[in-house]
Amino acid sequence: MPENLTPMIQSCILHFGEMGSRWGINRTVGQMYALLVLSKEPQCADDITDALGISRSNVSMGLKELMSWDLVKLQHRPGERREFYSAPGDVWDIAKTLIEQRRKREIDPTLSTLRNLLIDTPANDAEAYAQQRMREMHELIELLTLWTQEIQRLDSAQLGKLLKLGSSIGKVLDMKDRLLGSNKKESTK
Amino acid sequence: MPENLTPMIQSCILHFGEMGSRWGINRTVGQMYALLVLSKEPQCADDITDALGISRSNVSMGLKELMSWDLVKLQHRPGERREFYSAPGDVWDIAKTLIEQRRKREIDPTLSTLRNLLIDTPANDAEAYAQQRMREMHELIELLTLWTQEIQRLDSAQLGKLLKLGSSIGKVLDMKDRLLGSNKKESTK
DNA sequence: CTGTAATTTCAGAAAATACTGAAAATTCAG
DNA sequence: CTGAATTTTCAGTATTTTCTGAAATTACAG
Repeated sequence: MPENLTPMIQSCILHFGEMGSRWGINRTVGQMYALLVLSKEPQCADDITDALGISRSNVSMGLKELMSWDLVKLQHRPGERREFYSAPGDVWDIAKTLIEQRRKREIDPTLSTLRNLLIDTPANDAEAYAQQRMREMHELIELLTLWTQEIQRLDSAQLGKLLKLGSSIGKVLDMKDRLLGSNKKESTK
Repeated sequence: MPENLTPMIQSCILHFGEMGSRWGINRTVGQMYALLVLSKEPQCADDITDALGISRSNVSMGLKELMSWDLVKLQHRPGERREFYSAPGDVWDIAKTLIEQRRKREIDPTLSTLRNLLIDTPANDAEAYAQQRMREMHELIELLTLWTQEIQRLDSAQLGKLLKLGSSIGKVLDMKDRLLGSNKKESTK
């Protein structure tokens, strides 16, 4: 990356490139996205090429990937041939998209695979045990997914307030404890 | 995988191998762990070698990796040279470990990188903007981390009850809404 | 101790992934 | 339409990651 970026911005981009590569997103795509997030102005493909010092075609493929994740917005400028790309202005929107996409691509297929494997009657002890574990996994993944879906409903304003509440996050979960304590009321509904 | 496993168990192992590779865990390590999770009896290295049809040395490295993630328990049998490996019996324990380790390895370093980059005063407009985004990222990641830490406090029994509550998960978050609506009470505490 | 059963290490091979440049395709101002 | 500006595609190359077999190390039953 032999380029025009300030060291501060460069460090951040490098870090997220690294992180991306640990999460199944390739390094360069991670860097590209970090660049877009940190840039006020929408960037065109050549801007990215210059900033990161990678080939034009690589940028093209990376943008395609980011589009497929629905992580970038595309802007036409009147009387301009080029397209400009930008990331959502709100980091929570970005996170929600990431969670959502990740769910579609990994969680849903996993749940469906597990369900399919749970249909058959076990042929022996080993299978019976394995199925039990699969059932537990399915249950757990479904539960965690439900939770994150609830949280995803929040808009960033609500999330902001929640943040201000600080440690009273614990309070919210205390409520839950109360629910857990006497959950009889639920069944009468 | 030309081996002794039943098709059902094999499918599950293959699926989690695939998933692992999308999450920065290599395919074989993912398969190895799936095998351990699905097996009632602890397995020795050669069992794994046979079941997955990979080299003994690969198994050794994979187990080392799984140990470093603290995902496997090791058992000595009296009068036996070999070691036997197993996964925790409770899937929620497994998930908690995964979350925990992931946090240590990726989230914490990211937060610390961001904090470091936020110390310096911005040299120009671009940096000022970038820092603002970094601040938002830091805030969001910290918030989400706090939440997951709260959830991690639950033991599997509590989680089980929570699951039984089904859709009333939404209720818990309604509580939160009430908090958000009038959070004046908080400040008087 | 000793010998053997087991594990770990590691250099190099194999496989998978990422990247590039050149060529093809697309888009739109004129 | 035309053609210049821009983007996309893709075959080949480079890089990274994973896997293996052989050798070195370790652990312990006897």
